[in-house]
Amino acid sequence: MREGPDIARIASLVGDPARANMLNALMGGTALTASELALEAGVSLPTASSHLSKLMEGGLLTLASQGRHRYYGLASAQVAGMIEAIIGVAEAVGPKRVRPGPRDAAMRVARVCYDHLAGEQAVAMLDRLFDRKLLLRDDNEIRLAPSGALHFTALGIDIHAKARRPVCRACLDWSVRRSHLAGTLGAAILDKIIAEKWARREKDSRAVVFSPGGKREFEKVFLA
Amino acid sequence: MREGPDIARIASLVGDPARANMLNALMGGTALTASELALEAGVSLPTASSHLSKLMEGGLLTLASQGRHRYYGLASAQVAGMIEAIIGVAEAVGPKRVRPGPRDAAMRVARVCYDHLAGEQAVAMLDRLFDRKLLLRDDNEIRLAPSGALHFTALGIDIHAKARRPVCRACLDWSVRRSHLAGTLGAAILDKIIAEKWARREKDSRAVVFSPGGKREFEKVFLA
DNA sequence: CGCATGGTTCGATCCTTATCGAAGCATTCC
DNA sequence: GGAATGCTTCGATAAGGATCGAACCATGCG
Repeated sequence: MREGPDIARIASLVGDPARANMLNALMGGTALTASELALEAGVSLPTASSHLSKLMEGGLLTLASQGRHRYYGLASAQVAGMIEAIIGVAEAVGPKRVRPGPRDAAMRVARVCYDHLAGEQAVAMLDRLFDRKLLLRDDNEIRLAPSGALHFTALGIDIHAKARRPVCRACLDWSVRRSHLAGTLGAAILDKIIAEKWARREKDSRAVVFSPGGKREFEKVFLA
Repeated sequence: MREGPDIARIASLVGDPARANMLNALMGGTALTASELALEAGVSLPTASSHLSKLMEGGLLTLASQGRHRYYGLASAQVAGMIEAIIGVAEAVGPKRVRPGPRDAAMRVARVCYDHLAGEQAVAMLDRLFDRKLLLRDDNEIRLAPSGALHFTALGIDIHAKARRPVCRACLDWSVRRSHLAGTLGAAILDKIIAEKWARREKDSRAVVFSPGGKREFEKVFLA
């Protein structure tokens, strides 16, 4: 009998297979409708609806109504980070597959985490941004350096925060076990990578695969 | 119906109130016996035993048998990190207490996370260690710089890894949302803080409170 | 206005799992 | 060896919650 935040409540929300599949699907970053999520989870529509209302009540999802469509998405990058952490443990503990399939390898290199890039490339990128002093680790957060602001606007990335969401935020990477860049800037960079066609998203997966030329471009801009 | 790591399995292990309380208690870093954990969780001994075997089977705990005592502890810093992440979401989502109690404030400043220090002090410390180039963010991990090895041995901290456990590792802080230092070095630093009596552990809590003099000493050594 | 589509609510069923008392092992102490 | 302690297993009970079909709301289209 303890006080404190109700961690069992949150964990049990993720602890149901149907809900876990839904959350996993939403880690791709795109909001999905109830029927899509039902399909993803392998349950009937009423069942999915019930799960979704529980996830909403638990504060893990946000809902955007557009006409007769209702799009569900992860509530925050923090929730995404938690799910990444759980995935990490499940990976470590689970049946160590003898040979990680090609898709897994691709996921380790680069993948989508909610709305930003994760994986080795993303971690390396954050390191370089620190090295180049475009970002600064401030006391409580990652901050954009003045030179960084110039740099990113020159790249056509709008770094003016619109909502209350922070521009930069650290997000722990489950494969590398170090932080990569989240926040609006992280999201904007992923947008650019896709828009420039440096990489494309693997269908029905979170993996992001760079084209040979795209990889060179990306590395020139962000890993130089 | 998806492939991949069984995240629901892991989350559902944490999702039971009794088990969550046990894990929470183990976040203090000290291994506990089944009866202590039963008390902590508010369940009978048989019930606790059943939960513990499930947590063991799930790979979340380790067991050390000593005579007729059996000590349960968290399996890894990764598991501790996952629990921190869940706590973070539960905090954010939960009933925002109008006024965070004094103990909560103390927890935010400094607390034990598994076997190392967490909280604002810990995050600030890691930042300074990077700034002073005692630690280096390598591609895939935090590494000890040559100067750092000298520095820590001079402080009487043994940084020679004994087990397979890494010397340095990042662990995401739920209150600050940035990484602090885990691994054997993180554990050794916490040991030193306690051994030097710079701080003491709050009873029945994860909070770590520095004495005025101890705080000065700590800051002189690690935040200079 | 009526119909089709996307989604939620209701009610009943079924299964999982948490729980505890009692009994059973194992280890240590006398 | 016997008694005591720490813990686990067994068996029975009970409660929670996941599931689906059917009925019910809401939005958009013709």
